[in-house]
Amino acid sequence: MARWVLHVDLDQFLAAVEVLRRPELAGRPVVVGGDGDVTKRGVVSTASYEARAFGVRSGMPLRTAARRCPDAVFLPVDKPVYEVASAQVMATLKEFDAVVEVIGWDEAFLGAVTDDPEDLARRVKARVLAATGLSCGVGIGRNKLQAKTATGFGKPGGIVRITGQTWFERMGELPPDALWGIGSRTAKKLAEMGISTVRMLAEADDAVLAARFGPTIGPWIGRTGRGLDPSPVVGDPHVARSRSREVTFQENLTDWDAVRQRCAEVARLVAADVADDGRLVARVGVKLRWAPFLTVTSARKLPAPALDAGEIATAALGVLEVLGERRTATPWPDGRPRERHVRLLGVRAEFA
DNA sequence: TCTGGGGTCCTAGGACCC
DNA sequence: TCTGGGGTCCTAGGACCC
Repeated sequence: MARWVLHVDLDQFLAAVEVLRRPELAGRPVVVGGDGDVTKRGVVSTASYEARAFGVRSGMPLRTAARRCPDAVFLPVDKPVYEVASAQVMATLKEFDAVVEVIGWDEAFLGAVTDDPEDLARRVKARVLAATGLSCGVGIGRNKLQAKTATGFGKPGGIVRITGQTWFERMGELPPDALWGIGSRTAKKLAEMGISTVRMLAEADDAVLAARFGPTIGPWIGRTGRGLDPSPVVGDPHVARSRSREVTFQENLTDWDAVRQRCAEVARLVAADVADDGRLVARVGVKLRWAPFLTVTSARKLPAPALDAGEIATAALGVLEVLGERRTATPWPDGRPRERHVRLLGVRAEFA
């Protein structure tokens, strides 16, 4: 018997849940995002495979998606419904003799001891489908990185195994940002160092990576290139570090008093979330996005951990003023000074 | 008519202390 | 007038993920 990691990933999760409750949508391009109004600011959360065929992708502005696929059905994000569906899936996974680590609405790792991980994967797929009507893919590996990577090669709905033996034949010639945890910024820096493939990254000197990316991230990037991942599958319930709310305004706010007022409102929403959690807040942060798209953040430790909504709102307003005072000092790309307008406002509470 | 919302973790640098 | 080394706490922001 050997230790294996399975990565379970639901196919087009949000779109699939919408099709489940509206079967007449099956086979049609479905796009879930924002409040479903393509004339408003918002992005695609999930596109069905039919919509993806038109070039619609997650993260794409809804307007762009509507241009690419005008006949798609555009639906608003209905969070409570997806949370229920997700909980059903995760409860189903926990029926298996495995450690289950939930990493999102539509993804989980299973740590299991078995001689036939493919058989386990087939049973997981079948039981999830029977219990929820949802289809999933399963990646198999000796660690979480290999399993997560494998899932990507089987989409949609496949079962793929990657181990140390097959890591380089699948990943070796791909660019580093094909790796989980390495994005475009890091890939660009790696390219500047002459590292343009996963294999080259795997062969890079840890000391060189540490000098460029820091003592923790540097060696971690190297390990990732080699397909190594010592992190265990953790079944404990996740304990949130923070709670936040943010809002993008349909029209930028031009009046600072209006910004203050919205900040107080958002802070009270966060305070209500935090009150549900029943945990004390140690720090309060504010995020501002100046138009056109420049994001700044600031945070402040509370004098003492608190739960009171008024205290959280007062702290948020204090932090907001710090950002506001910097507003005229924030240069524009063209160097011409003028008033900054506010596109987004967010408030975050960090737990003690 | 560009570019959501909710998270996590790490780094760098300054303040401050011994 | 010059100026060590280590440690901790704090803030701003970078990067990435779903």
